[in-house]
Amino acid sequence: MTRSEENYLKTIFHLGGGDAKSITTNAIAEQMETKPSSVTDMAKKLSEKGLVDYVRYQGVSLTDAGVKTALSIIRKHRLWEVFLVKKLDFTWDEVHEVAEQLEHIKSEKLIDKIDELLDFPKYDPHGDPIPTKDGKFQERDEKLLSEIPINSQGVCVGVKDSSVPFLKFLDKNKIALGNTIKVLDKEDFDNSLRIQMEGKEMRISHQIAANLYVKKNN
Amino acid sequence: MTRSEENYLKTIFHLGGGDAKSITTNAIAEQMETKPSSVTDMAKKLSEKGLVDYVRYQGVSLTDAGVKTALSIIRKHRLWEVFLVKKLDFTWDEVHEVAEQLEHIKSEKLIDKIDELLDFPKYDPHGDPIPTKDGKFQERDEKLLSEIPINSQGVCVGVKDSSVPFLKFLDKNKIALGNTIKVLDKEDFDNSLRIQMEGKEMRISHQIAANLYVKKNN
DNA sequence: ATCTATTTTTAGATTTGTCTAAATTTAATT
DNA sequence: AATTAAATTTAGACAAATCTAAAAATAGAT
Repeated sequence: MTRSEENYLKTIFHLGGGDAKSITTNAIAEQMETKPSSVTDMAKKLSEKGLVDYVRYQGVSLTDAGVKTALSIIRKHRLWEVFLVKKLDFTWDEVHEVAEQLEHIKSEKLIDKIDELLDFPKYDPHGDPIPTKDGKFQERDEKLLSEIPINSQGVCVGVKDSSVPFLKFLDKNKIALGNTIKVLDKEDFDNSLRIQMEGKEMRISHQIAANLYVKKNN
Repeated sequence: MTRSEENYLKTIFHLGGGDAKSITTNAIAEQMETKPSSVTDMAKKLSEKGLVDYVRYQGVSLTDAGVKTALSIIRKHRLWEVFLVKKLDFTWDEVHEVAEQLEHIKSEKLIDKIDELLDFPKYDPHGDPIPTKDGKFQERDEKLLSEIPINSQGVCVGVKDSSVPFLKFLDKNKIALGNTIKVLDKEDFDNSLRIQMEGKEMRISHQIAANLYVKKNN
């Protein structure tokens, strides 16, 4: 399994190709910042290997073997992210790039030991669930902050957008996983929210609220 | 800097090419289990980049820039080895293969944090010195166990041969770094040694003694 | 149902790192 | 100094992963 093959499988999974849904070569190319023709080539190769189902002009979806491989890479990625944050004091906007490299290290023992060192975490620093060794995947049932009603509150458990600018914004505004956030008011005009977090009141835009997952507790 | 380029620089360094000594393409090919013609190709490429001096039919040696790069890779390799042993309970015969992969991870912050996490170790699990961040390299001044006189003793600080079979042998016979070993007697016939280690007496072959470094303390 | 715009694939080229086989250079021997 | 053996390089090929440009298929609109 080459690094490139692994990256394709991971991307297809993230685009939803694990649920037998067909993902277009264009969508994959865009996500990976490559050309559709390159995706076609790789689709054939992965199909040969039994990791994807590929029908010309229709797109690709992951086979069971493909899902399994994708999950093992995602598992490694997310465990390394936890390691970087918890053991090496990386901030959550710094971890992705390094984890993209570490996820390709081939050693089952290594990742199992990292898992153990971290005490078998269930979520990565962005709140995304970490698949288990046997590929079980705990889906997130949380809601976006923008979707919970006024006067309800929840604990911040993850982000939808994990781009560096967004994470830096959260850092700067002291919005962190684990914080309790209460929605005080919504502004009809621009859908911005007035919230209370850790005792302080603040106003955040709809764009922010639509990218923050919370677990409701009232 | 590609992974392959890094591996060549590392190999050339280990073969002595850091001391302006010319290393033959054959020697490099043998060490890397590749063909001399492949080495020639890479020699040209690294020469273009100013990392080696290459004279046709004469061999290659590292430039200052080449030494610097080689040392940074060796530094990463050895720090990861320490990490695997100290933090993840790998045995010293298991670490090499994984460290060969980890040494190519590109993140200065990552390796500096690993260094810090390990409290800035000076030696790796085989007793090899770890270059500092600025490329300073503490040469080992220890002697081989086979070369110290009868009735002198020393602390085991490293191995010359770090192959898996040898390391497994040491593990099995409870010969570990830090043990104090005293040479009681030498057998003229086969150069085998009678030694005392951690209270117990045992006999070891010349081949073993010639691959164990000790720091004399009398 | 046909036409057109978009998507997707094919064909051929490129880069990196490798190989084999042939040619060349060096070194060793007489 | 000539010859031979060994080491080294060159030339040409190949596989992986990518690209561009042209061809083919699909989907949407009338």
